[in-house]
Amino acid sequence: MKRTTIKDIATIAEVSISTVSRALKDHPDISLALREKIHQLAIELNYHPNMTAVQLRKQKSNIIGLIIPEANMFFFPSVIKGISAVIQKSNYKLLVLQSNDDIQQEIDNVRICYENGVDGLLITLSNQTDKLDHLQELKEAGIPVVLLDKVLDNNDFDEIIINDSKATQVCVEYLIKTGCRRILGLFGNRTLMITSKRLEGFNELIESQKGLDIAAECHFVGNTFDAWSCVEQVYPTFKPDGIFAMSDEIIAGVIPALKKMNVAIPGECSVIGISDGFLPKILDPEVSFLHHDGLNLGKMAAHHIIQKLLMNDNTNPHITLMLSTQLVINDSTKK
Amino acid sequence: MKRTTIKDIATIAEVSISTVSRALKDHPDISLALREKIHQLAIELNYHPNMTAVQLRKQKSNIIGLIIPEANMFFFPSVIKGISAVIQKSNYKLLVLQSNDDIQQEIDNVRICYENGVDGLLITLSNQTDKLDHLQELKEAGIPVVLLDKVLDNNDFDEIIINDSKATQVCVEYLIKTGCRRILGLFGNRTLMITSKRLEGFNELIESQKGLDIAAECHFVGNTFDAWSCVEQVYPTFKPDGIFAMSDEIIAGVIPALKKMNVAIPGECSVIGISDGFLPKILDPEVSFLHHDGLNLGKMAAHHIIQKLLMNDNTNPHITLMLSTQLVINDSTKK
DNA sequence: AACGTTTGCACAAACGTTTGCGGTTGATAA
DNA sequence: TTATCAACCGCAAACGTTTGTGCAAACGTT
Repeated sequence: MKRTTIKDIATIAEVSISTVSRALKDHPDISLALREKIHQLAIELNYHPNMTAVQLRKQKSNIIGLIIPEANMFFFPSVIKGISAVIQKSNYKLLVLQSNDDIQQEIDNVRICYENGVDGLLITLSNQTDKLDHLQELKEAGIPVVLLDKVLDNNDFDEIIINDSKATQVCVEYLIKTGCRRILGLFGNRTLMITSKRLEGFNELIESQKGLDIAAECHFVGNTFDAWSCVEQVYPTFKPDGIFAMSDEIIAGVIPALKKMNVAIPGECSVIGISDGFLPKILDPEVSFLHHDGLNLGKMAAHHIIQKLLMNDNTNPHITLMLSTQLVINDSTKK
Repeated sequence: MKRTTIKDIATIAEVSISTVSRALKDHPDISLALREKIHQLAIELNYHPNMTAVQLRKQKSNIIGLIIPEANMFFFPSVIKGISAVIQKSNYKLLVLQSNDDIQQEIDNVRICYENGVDGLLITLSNQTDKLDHLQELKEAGIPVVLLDKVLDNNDFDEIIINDSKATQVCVEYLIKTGCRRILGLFGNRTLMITSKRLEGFNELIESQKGLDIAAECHFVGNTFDAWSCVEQVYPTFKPDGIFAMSDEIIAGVIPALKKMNVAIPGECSVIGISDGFLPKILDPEVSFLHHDGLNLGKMAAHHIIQKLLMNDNTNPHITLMLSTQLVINDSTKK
């Protein structure tokens, strides 16, 4: 069963193809009567435009590419939700690709986006990414690229991030303010800019409080269960009285680990982290966190790139949008 | 900066367009020397095929559509991951759309898929969907559609599901076997087939055990926090000694609610659910669950539809693939 | 030497749209 | 009556590919 084309309508209505095309988009050149007749016909024949042909002709796809490391439980679902919410109100579509934190897959995905003619690209870099050469091609082709959350220092692409260093400092500062003196910092993959920024913030803050004689230790873990076993290993020897976890994924490992060891939270050890906000609520005790709002990030990203597409401004120097964050204090820290 | 086309290569190499096209795919009609020269040229000019044009010409897109209710934290990330894993090894791409459990958005999304010429569609129906008319169009156009997890009774489309009724019975049976006699069942949106099947299983099992004088009560909740407040409301009056939660989303509400009320798990009340497997691990106590493996579901779905696309078999009567499940007993239930 | 076969490439149509331009009406103004 | 001008519609090119067919030259066979 072939789908009906504009040509089919044309033959039936006994007008030309171009007339049908114009009629369907209510071009004033076509008489009202004919316009209505053709609209009617289109409905009867169940006509739907072939977007592939439209894309080819118009040289734009109305597709926005989204490349993320992994659609894991944390953060990215919120981000996708935010992007989708905005995009669905426009006439853009979202092409979602996963790099699985693999640089080659990321490069492949960028190529796929390019070949399929995306009008714009949103990308959260993989762990392994340390340069942006693969994005230059898009830039040269006039396709706007916006970096999300996990970025690299650069002067070419807009980015939407939080102040990672500051966010970390706010958390650790709170730990110290509530009496913690032996602080364990748990971070993700250390090659990531997001990790190094947060680590930087961590170290700076510890440094700035040297007067208080604070002991600090940092570890880098790959996922929830890495974090879990790291805590099991480190806790008995280092005996921290405060733990900072830089992400939901890590928080999800820290709490169970401490509880398995019967460590009282926050009695013996406080826990604080950077989080999207859902996980802390369902853990026991409820975890204090700095709210890094994925939903909002997604919305901003979508708005920003749609804006750029409308403006067609790919010439400006790059912009960094810094999301605001908020500290939420719950029961996993002292008051 | 315009992207280089096959035509550009042709002019430079001083051959025809068709020759370039054939050379690039190593057609034997073209001499080896010329093939190599053109390949070389393609690399130098940084040529990438315009898939839009390819799609139009070949009348296929190599795009598989995926429509899900919501990319929330639970289950769907696993499903997407599974699908992606398989699809990335093929030369298909995934167009992900969200219906947000809204029938109109679902219909729109199906239309978007159709207009963009997806070769196949994977869809998990929304809460509100009660007929499949919007999918018929695809079927008539020869586009294979596979229903995932949340389905409707039908004879037209392949489906990949678990035995929902049986899964529920296994859970509830375990509760009863370990001594529970007052059982609270928590379910999702009741209009959903997946809910009614699980509810059906629940009721049948309770019925079959009438000799044991079991009290049962069912409630329907929309999300995690609904489940939470439902438990807070129902527990004091009904005083269940066993709770069955039909999804991760609900489990995530049940455990915190019970703990806030200082109910001992499983001492005073056992908890069991149907889960993707991650959440139970990070909760305290670790929750017993029937493993409904989203990753595997995704992989199977992708394999199945790719298979269908290769076979081009859209004529067969529909197939139901039933995933196997496994009961995992942890600390939230008695032994 | 005459024929058939292979090799290696070009031509042109087609996929379904959009859109600049040109052409045909009929009405209005000069 | 003729020039002017809307109003309304058709022609054809273009977007970047793929692919059936045609055709010349080179080769092999008697």
